[in-house]
Amino acid sequence: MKYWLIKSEPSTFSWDDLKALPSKTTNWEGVRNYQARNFIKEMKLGDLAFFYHSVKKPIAIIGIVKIVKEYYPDPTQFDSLSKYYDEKSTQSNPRWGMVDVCYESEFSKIITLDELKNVSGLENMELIRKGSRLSVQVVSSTEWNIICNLKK
DNA sequence: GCCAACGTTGGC
DNA sequence: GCCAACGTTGGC
Repeated sequence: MKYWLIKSEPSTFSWDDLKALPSKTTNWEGVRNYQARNFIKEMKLGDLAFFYHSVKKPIAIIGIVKIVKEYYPDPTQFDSLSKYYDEKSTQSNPRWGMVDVCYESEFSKIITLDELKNVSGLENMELIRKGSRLSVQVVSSTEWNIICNLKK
């Protein structure tokens, strides 16, 4: 089992948006970066991911989601009206895919990026790295445990 | 709003 | 295959 971190701009899709869904489950559409796509391809049922709010303050990890459906084609790539449309993608050979994620738990207090930068043991975390932009990242089990133990 | 740090595109 | 120009991400 692996651990991940997935970013979302709250203006696009927020933690509250997820919790407001009856199923508390959403498909993680719109990934259009090959490295990020390759990571979601690797995600397995039951894997856990930190849900991270980017851009809008407070920039922070909010909670945890679980992968409840593995990689399958993202229909928005075929929708010419979608901002995620990719004219070079074909039904027989789709470029982009997504997974479904479900609300798992929420931290009693959010964990801000500023805070994470000061935690020993997280110095090499991808999220902390200068210039890091990947919207889907791998989190080591060590990093995962450190972060989960911050707020208890 | 700025800009560093990418990723992508397209001419050659 | 190189790389300049351009576009995007996302923290500050």
